Amino acid sequence: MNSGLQPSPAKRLRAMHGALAKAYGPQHWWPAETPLEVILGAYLTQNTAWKAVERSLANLRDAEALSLDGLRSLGLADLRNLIRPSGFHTRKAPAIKAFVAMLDEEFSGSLEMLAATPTEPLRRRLLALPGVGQETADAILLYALRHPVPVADEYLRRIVERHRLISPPVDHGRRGYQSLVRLTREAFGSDPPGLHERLFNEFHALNVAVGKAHCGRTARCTGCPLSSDLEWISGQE
DNA sequence: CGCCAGGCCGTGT
DNA sequence: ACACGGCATGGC
Repeated sequence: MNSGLQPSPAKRLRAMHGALAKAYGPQHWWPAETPLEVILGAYLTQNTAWKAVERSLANLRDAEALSLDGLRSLGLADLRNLIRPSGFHTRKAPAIKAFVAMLDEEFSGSLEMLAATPTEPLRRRLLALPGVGQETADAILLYALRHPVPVADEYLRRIVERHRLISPPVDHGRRGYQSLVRLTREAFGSDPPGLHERLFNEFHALNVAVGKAHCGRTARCTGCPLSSDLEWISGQE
């Protein structure tokens, strides 16, 4: 067993989550929103500040388009204009339309039926949609459809890399993403399975919180709640 | 003004 | 199976 004085990467990650939970408290991500709003948020927030997403969602609400029926009766050009504040509208608008079409054609227009699909086939179906990559698929699975799956993102990639939980570099590709997911699963492996959905929810939300504050593209680690973990690192490059 | 944001996709290697 | 650039807009 890792012959050393140092806890496993998974245990370190679990401890880091505890430290973040203590430092930042409950993040209550998407507590009161409907599953559809969560899904729209997942599309709109791709490489986009959440502030801008809120503006788009407000536009949709004002246009009575923040519902499945509202979206169905909305033309593509109108949808594009309403979500313009969050950017990439020429990609995101058709992608959202494609999601609704998939829901109507394969799940009788029912998010409940979609959610009732087993996790693995469901994840593959979401990934096959335009504009849905691994992170968006997992975010929809976890936050909208309530499946207990980890969500990895660029912040977690940087955190794991900079704390040397995985020997760098950690790829931006599919392989790197899955290695982050596996590490996260292992980190929470000793927690009761019934708590995983709630834990993965907080985990990703806390990673975003600490990432925004302390783990940007150019490191700004001073004052980071995770800085004590850095004592495990020998060669900081 | 420049950098970056809760990524994804097509192309080239 | 990556790395890279494009995609759009707005906050700071």
